Amino acid sequence: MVKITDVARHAGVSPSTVSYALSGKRPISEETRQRVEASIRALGYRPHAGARALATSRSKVLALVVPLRAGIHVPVVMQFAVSVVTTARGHDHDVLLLTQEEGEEGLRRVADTALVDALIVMDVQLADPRLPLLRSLDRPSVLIGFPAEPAGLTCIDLDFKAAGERCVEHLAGLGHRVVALVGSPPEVYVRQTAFAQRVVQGFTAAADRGRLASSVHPCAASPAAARAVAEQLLWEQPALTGVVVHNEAILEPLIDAFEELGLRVPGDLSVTAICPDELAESLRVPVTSIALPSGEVGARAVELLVKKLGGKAVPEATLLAPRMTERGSTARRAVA
Amino acid sequence: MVKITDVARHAGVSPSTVSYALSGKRPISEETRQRVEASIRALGYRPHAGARALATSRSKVLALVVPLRAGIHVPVVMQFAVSVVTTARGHDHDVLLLTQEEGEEGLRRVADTALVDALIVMDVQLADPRLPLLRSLDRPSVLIGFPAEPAGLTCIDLDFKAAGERCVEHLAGLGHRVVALVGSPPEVYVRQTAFAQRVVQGFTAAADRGRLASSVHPCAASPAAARAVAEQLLWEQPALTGVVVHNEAILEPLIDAFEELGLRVPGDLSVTAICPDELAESLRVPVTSIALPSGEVGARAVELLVKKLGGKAVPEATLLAPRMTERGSTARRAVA
DNA sequence: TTCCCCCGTCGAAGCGCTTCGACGTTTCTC
DNA sequence: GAGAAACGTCGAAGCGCTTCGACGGGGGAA
Repeated sequence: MVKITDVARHAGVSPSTVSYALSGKRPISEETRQRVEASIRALGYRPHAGARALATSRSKVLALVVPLRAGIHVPVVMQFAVSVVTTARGHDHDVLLLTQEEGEEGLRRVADTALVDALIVMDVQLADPRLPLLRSLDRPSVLIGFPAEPAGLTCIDLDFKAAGERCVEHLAGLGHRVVALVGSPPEVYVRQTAFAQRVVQGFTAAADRGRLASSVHPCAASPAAARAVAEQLLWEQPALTGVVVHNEAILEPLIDAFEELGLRVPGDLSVTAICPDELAESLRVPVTSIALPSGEVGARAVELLVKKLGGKAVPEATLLAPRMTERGSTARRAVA
Repeated sequence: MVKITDVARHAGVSPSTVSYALSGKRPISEETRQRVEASIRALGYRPHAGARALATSRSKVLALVVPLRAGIHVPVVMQFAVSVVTTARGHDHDVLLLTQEEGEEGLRRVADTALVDALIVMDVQLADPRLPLLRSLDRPSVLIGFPAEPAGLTCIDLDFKAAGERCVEHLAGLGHRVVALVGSPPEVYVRQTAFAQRVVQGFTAAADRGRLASSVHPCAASPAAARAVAEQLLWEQPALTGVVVHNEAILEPLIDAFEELGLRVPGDLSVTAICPDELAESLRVPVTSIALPSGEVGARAVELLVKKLGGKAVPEATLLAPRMTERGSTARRAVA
């Protein structure tokens, strides 16, 4: 292994000069710098990460904790991870991958051993057991999603409330007067993340504001459940013409069910969703949707973290404004 | 930060004794060890990863390079990554996540800076540009998949040739005499990984051996392409009763197409696939399939790497035997 | 009893890097 | 033209850990 003293000898300077030439933390004459750089290239020198981490107490590594729990939409997680890695590299950092499974002990371990400088935690629960730990850690962190008590933590996510509102407003703008929200599986509403509730809040608020008739239906992640909800909706709200779907797994089966029940999309029924763009695009009937911008969230999370590492203040809460893409699944209400 | 000297002072011993008590590399009296461990707990001591890496020239971190290329089945990659992380943790290692995008420079960087001790490279191409680099690196690596010239490298993958054979034998055993392979998109066969070719080899060899009539059809990853292949098959091989599918994206559309063309699965047509179990299970018609055992491959890859790091010799090639799970999509050939 | 060896522990060196203080040399500033 | 300030470089210390050699004490072999 070639080390800094080798470079120094080769270039005829002291090791500290090499270090300064590299970091630019002190002025070095142009000529010396050139010579040092030439030696570095000639010898193929790379600073030893561990030594540097020891001397600077900065590892230039970020931890990323990914969820494993069933019901998580895998492509979203992957896209998120890739964008975190890419953005981190752009800021000269690497990414250590941890699984949820490791739990609090895992977080404490990588933080306390100084393996990582900072942490990104996905899939945050309302009352996440990791919150006190994250608050007490001496390294900064960013949470994806909002817990019930976000004070003292940096959180980022799509503004799900606004997303719910936006969907209703879109439908209202097309003349729809009776709408329904088909949401996440029931258990999500009780135990999990806050985003499901926020969608409901936004949906309901916007419907009330616009004086639309509305209803909310949790729905399990199976085609059968989708079918059941479709039938129930037709029975309970015969005048229904607009549906908002916030449940990746049943988006397609639900549309199929509606069509089998004789409702054309978007002819008889307009459908909008909150889901990844790729999903909305890939369906038989491309769906007008609010994007789940996992890539952007990942990039922004890294940027927040890097700022914190740089000693700058960052907002505690970052809500990404929803962006809607119109596709073929919504239309102006047919006047009967 | 609490360091080893703090523990030493607290326990009334020297730092080296603490180190030996922890590593067990020299005998330490039971009583002293107890005292040291008590101090460690009392102070919450964690060895500094960078310092340890510097002293031992071992970071206890593995690099995992994940593919980004389109056409990769994302859940498979994710499952693989999770199993790598889990297994690595079981061997007291962590995992650094790199994207294909970083290329050779990225590999060189993490290896030469001693950020990682070893590398796992997924999605290996037949003539992968990273091969010479991996051979020259001073750290061990394991490739997922087999390049054209695997000599000097450690590779692991499902035995795709055996998988192709196994599918044919299964169909032959059920009395089928005319079979077809619907494979990966055409471009895969020219530029990409070797596994596609190996399936073809196994399929063809087994068909010839069993004197079955057979044909091979690459197929693009779109429902339309699936439909086209289905029609073509019926036209060209009217006596066709057995199909092997090696293409995740079109498995479902292809079955749909067959049924729309009047062929019941498995009544008129038996279908087997080489794909992840979750996919095979989740279809409307659960498909008899050879599993793509990404979890197992990941775990085995880590174990190979750990062995190499321990100085033990490992086989250059590891081929995982195919495992078939029978589901509802194959049946004995109806005797007309 | 003597010698040797092993056990248990300590002190010091060293891993490769950064950074602080110091010092000679220029370059301004008034 | 003298003092101050800035420049460019060096040497040494230190980051926290492991490990090598050394050493005193106790037990076994002779």
